[in-house]
This record gives sequence, structure tokens and C-alpha cells, in this order.
Amino acid sequence: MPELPEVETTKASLAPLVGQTVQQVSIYQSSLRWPIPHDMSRLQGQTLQFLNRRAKYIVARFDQDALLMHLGMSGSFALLPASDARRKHDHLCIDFENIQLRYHDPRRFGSILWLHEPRAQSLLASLGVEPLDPTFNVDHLAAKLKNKQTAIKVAIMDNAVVVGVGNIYASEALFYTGIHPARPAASLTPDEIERLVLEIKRILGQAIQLGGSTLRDYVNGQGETGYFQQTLAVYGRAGQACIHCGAVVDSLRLGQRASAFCPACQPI
DNA sequence: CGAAACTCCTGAGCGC
DNA sequence: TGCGCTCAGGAGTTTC
Repeated sequence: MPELPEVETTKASLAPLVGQTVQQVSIYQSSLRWPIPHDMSRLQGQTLQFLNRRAKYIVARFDQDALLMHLGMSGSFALLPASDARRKHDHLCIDFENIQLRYHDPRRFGSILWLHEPRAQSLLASLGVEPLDPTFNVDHLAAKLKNKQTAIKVAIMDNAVVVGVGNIYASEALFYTGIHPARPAASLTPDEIERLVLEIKRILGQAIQLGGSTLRDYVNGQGETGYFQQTLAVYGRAGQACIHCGAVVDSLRLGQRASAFCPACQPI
């Protein structure tokens, strides 16, 4: 499932398209999270100006229109020769000058919208601060957690608090700060809040760097992608030994999400 | 109003 | 080998 580092890597992988003009647009399955706009063919003749990321959204700005795209849980983009056979779950193909962009998404939780649509605008309007931005700091997080009885893990995954912290990195950040995921958000001390902020920045920053190096490797024709290169301390390791103390990693459900933690390193 | 539950979807993994 | 089940999860929407 794409986390923020994967989205950043995806954006970078699309850079070869900047400056290229759309030749043709083909929709094979329009029912994603919301329908792909029926008038996507307006992109024909428009040149891709630049790509941006906001939270886990990628914005693709063309001459006249812009797209707001989200990979959901299983979405991915690929750049392929137009002659390559379409795979199952390739829902959208956009022909550029010398290559074809394909959106692939088995679970179809992703979305592709016009940026100017009211829906897209309201999605962007509800987003909180970027985790790597200086505005995400102790004061900000403390203010957001104040009086919040929700579990801290649910709180840091709330896009109104801070964007881009998914289940994997929320679990990892809480492990490395020794904070139990079910602790009421308001129960964290100022010191714990500061460590959590720094840890979120450290983990995401490192993952993005790894993703970047992965992308270079990929372009050179080798390598894996994304966080799979990173060693995950607790996520997906329930039942296994904690990498710090050897205790058995436990798991509980918070906000309908599996939440792995070390009962010894992260006491309640 | 905030918080919790529900929802979309397919593939992987499992027991039999 | 195949069936049916459960689980995985981002995040908007609905419900309480």
C-alpha cells in the first residue's frame, strides 16, 4: 500500500513525462473511488507542465487542466511502450509522445479527478500539515492532541492532524519512541510529543531517501521499490521477537487497523 | 461537534 | 486442485 514515500517516488518516476504532450487518452475502467472524468480526452494536445505532491495526492498540471490523483491502496503508475500488452487492472492509458502512462489498480481505491472539480477542492481543503514541513512541530502536534482521548496511533493517522502518516509509519514511529499505540492522545507528555514529531520526520525522510535511491537503481534496470527495502521493526511482525528486547511483538486493532507493538518497549 | 463504525475492492493466505 | 473463508487497508461517508 503506497505510503507517502512511495507517492514521492511515484511522482519522481513520472518526471520523464514533463514537457511531453498528450496524444491520446483511453479509459478501460472508470469506476475508481470516484468515476474517472468522462472528458479526459480534453488532455489531448496539452503538455504536462509539472508534477506536485500534497499529502498522498499527486497533482499533474497540464496547459489548461490539472489532475488530482491518489493511488489508494493498490494503485501504481507505469511508463511503457504503447505496444506493450495491457495487463488486468490497467484502467487508464495516456499516450505521450514516446511512451504510454498507465494507471493500474486492482482494488480501485485510488482516484483520478480534475483538480478544479468541487470534490477535488474539498479533498485538498480538509488536509492538515505536511509531516516534513517545519509547521509540523511540537507546538502543532500538542495543540492537535490536547483534550483528544482517541488512541495516539489513530490521531497521528488522522489527515486533519498531519498528512501522509499511514499504518506502517505510524506503527514504526510509535515503536521507536516507546509509546503504546493505544495511549490516549492527550496523555502524551511534551517530551513524548517532541520525540514523536522528530521520529515521524526521521522515518519518512529516510524512507523517501531510500525510495529515491531505489528509483535511481530502477532506472538503471535493477532493484526493488519502496519501503520493502527498509527494515520494519514492528509492522507485520506480530508474533515475532522484538528487535530491541526479544519480547514477542503483539498486535491489537485500533480504528479498524492492525496495530503492532512491543509490549515491553511500549508499555501502556 | 467529535468519535467510532461502515464502505469501497481484489488478491493473498489459510484450512480442508 | 479448488473451494470458501478471513484479512489487508486509505480515507471519505455515515451513524451515533
